[in-house]
Amino acid sequence: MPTALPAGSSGPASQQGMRRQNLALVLSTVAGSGPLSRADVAGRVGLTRAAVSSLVDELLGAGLLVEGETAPNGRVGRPGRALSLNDRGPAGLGLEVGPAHLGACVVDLAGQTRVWRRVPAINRSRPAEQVLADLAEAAASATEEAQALGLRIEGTVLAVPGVLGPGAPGAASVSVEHAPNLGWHGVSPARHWPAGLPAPELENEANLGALAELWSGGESADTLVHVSAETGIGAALVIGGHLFRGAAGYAGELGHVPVHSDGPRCSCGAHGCLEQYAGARAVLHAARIAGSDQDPVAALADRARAGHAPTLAALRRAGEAFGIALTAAVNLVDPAAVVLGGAYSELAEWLLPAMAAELALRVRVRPWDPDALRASRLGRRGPLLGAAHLTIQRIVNDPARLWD
Amino acid sequence: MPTALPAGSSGPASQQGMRRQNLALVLSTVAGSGPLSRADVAGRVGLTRAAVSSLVDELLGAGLLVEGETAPNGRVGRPGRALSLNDRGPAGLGLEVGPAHLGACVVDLAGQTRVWRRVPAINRSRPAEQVLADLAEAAASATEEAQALGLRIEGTVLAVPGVLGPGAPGAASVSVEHAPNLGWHGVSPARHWPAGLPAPELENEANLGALAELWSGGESADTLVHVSAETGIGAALVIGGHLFRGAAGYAGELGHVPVHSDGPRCSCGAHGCLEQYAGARAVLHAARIAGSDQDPVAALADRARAGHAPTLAALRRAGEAFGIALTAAVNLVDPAAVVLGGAYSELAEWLLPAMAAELALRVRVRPWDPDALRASRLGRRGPLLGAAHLTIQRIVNDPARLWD
DNA sequence: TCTATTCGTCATGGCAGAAAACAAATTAGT
DNA sequence: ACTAATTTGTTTTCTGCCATGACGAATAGA
Repeated sequence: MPTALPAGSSGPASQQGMRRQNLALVLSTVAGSGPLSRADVAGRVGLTRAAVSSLVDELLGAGLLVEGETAPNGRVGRPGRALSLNDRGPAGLGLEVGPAHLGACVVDLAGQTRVWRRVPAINRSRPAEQVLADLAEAAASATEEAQALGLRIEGTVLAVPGVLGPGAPGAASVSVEHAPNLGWHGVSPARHWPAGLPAPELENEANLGALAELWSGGESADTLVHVSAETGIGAALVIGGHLFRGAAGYAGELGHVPVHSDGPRCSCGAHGCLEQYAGARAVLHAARIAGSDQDPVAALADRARAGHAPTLAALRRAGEAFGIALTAAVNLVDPAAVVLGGAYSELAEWLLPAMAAELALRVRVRPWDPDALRASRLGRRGPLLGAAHLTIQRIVNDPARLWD
Repeated sequence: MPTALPAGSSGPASQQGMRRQNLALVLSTVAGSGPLSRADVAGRVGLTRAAVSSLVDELLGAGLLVEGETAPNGRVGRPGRALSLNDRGPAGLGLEVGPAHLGACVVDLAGQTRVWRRVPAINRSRPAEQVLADLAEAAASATEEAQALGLRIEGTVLAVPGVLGPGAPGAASVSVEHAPNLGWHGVSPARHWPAGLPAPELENEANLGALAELWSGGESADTLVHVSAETGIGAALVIGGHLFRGAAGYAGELGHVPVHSDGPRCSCGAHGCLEQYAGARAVLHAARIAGSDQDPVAALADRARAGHAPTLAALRRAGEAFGIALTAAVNLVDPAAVVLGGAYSELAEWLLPAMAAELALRVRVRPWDPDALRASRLGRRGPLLGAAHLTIQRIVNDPARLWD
C-alpha cells in the first residue's frame, strides 16, 4: 500500500526539522512580500514575535537577510526595522549552451539579474571539450564579476538542450545523453570541468524555461503547461508550483501527441505526431524555405514579417496542430495557463491566433479562458534565467541547506 | 511569486505539528508493513524507541492500534509485542448511488471490507428525495451492522456518478450539479438527510475508483491514469499518491481528447472527441444494438460473449480510439500504469487488445511497458470501496484529526 | 510632558524527541 | 541448571524549540 504521506520529507519530524521549516517560512515570506518588520512576519505566518526574532537573527547571521534603518512610518508606536533579502549575499549561477551561443547569468537572492552574458559561439561543429572549456571560462568570469558585486555563488546549473542521462538530479556525474542540436552524445560536463570551479548541475532547458516563467515571468498560476519548441517540441508541466517529471521522467512529450492519427510517419515511429506538423523542420518545409545555416526560427520569423505567403500559411497550419495537441493537454491536465515559450515565442504573433482559435473551438466541455493562452514574457532568456533562479529558489525554500 | 513551500501545511511548524506528523508516521508504518514491534517501528522510521513508545501509547489509548500477546520468535533477546491496526476501532462508511442500485460498505482501519451491501433499485425514474431516503436507510443499517462488529463510523463518503457543485471538498453543503444517469440536477444530499445520521461528503465516483485501485487494488505505482467509462469517459489522474484535480477541478477529461480532429461532432461542441468513438452510446450504435433498458455495458458484454460480429468490431474500434487518446495521456503525463476501471473493466477482454496494440504502435518516443496497461482488479466495486477507504486513509495519514 | 501604542527582547515554562541507563524476557553456551 | 549475551520496552535526564508574559525602546497624539 503506497501510503501517501502528508508531504515531502519521509523521515520523522524533529525539532531541527521544525526549525528548518520555520526558517524557510520566514525567509520565503520576506521574499514574497517585500520588506517586512519582525512583527509583520510574525503576524503573517502565525509565529510569535519572539520566535521570529530568533529565526531572523539566524538568517541575518547567515547573510540571507539584511536589516534596514528604522524609519518613522506615520503610524503610532515604535516603528519596525525593515527586513529585506540580502542583495550582497548568496547567488545562483546559470549557464547555457546553444548551437550558436554560450550564456552565463547570475541572480541574487532577491531574484534580480546581476550579471548577464550571452556570447555568440559556433558550438555545433566543435568538440564538446572545447565548448565546455569556453563555458567554464564564461562561468569563471561571471563568478568574478558577481564577487565584485559582493555576491557568493552557491550553486551552478547548466541548461541543456537535450536529454539527460540517468542519475540523481543534482549529482555531478549526470551526463548529457543526447543533444542533437549540439551534436553531443554521452557528454559528461563534470569530467571536462576545471578543478577550481564547482561542476554544474544539469537540467533540461525546457524545464528551466518553465520554472523561470513561474518565478520571474509574472505568472500568477502555479499549474501550467509551458511549451518549448524548436526542432523538438516539449512541454514542461508545472503542478502546484513544482515541476512534474512523470513516473519515469518522460512527462510532457507534447511533440508526440497524435494530431492526425493516420498522418505522416514521425521519426519516433508513430504516425501524425505534433512534431510532424509543428516542428521547425516540418514548418520550414511547408513554408518552402531551403535549409540554411541560419537559426530556423529566425528564418521563419523573417519570412513571416516580410509577408511571405507560404510561410504564413505554414505557421497557421502549425498553430492549428498545436491547438489540437494542446486540447488534449488542457482536457487532461487542466492547467491555469498555457505558455508558449522557448524559441517559438518569437513566432507567437503568427502561431497564437490559430492556436487560440482551435482551443476555443475544441475545449468545450469546460469553461476555457482565452487569456489562459499566451506567449512567454521571457522568450529565449527563460532557460538561462531559470537555471540561475533554481539555486535561489532552493535556498529560499530551505535556507538551512547552506550551513548544515 | 508563488513560492512553492516544501509541502502541505502552510502554517508554521510547531511542536504539536511535529507530534501530529510522527503519530501519522508510526500509524502508517504499521498500516503498511503488517504487525511490528515498537523497536521495529523505531528502526524503520528513524525515531528512538522511547519516542515510539510514547507515540504508540497515544495510539493505543485512542483505539487505533492494538497490542498482541508477546510470543517467542526464535531470535535471541526479549521478543517484542506485536502492534497491529485495531479492527474494532474507527471505520469508514462508503455510499453509492447508481441508476439501478444503491450501495453501502464499511471498511475498517486495516483496510478490510467488513460490511458490503449492494441492492437493486430503480433510481432513474424516482425523485431524488426518495432515493436519498432509501440510501440513508441503507447507511443506517450498515452503520448498525458495523457497530455490532465493534466498529465506529468516523466518516461517510458518497460516490456520485456526476459533476459536483463548487464548494470546499468535505463541506456538507456541496451539491450534485449534474448527474445525467440519475437525472439529478442541483441535488444537495445533505438537505434531504435525516437528522440522526452524519451527512455524507460527496466525491466523484471515478476519482474514488482510482483511489481504490491505488489503495486496495494491489497497485504498486503511485502515478497512474485510471480510466472510468460508461456513458461519459473520464480519467482520474493520481500523481505521487494523490488525486490530481487540475487548476479548476477539470483534470482528466479523457472523453474529450480529440481522436480524429475532423470527426463527428460531439455533444460538447467539438469534433472527434474520444467519446464519439468509445462512449457507451457510440459503441452501442456501432454494434447495431437497439437501445434497451438494460445496462448498456452488460448488453455489450453479452453480445460480445455470444460472438456477435458487429459488437466485436465496434469494441475493437473503440479500443483503437482509446489507444489514440491514451497515447496523448501517456506522452503528457508519463504514468507508471494505465488502468481501465469502472463499468468498462467488464469489457476489458475485448477492449484491451486493441488499446494495447495502438499504444505499442504509438508510444515510441520513450520506452513503453505493455504490462503498464491493465484492467482494474476491482471493477465496478472500485468507487464504493474507495468511498469507504477515503476516511481510513485520512485517519492513517493524520490520526490526530480524531481527537483534536 | 505624558499617555497610548507598537516593536523588539528577555526570562520562564511546557513540550517533544535524543541519549543513556535500567529492568524484563528470551536464546546460546557450558 | 546456570550464566552470558542480546534484544525489548520503560524510565530518567538533557537539549532544543516555541509560547507566554513582562519589560525597555521608540514613536504619535493630546
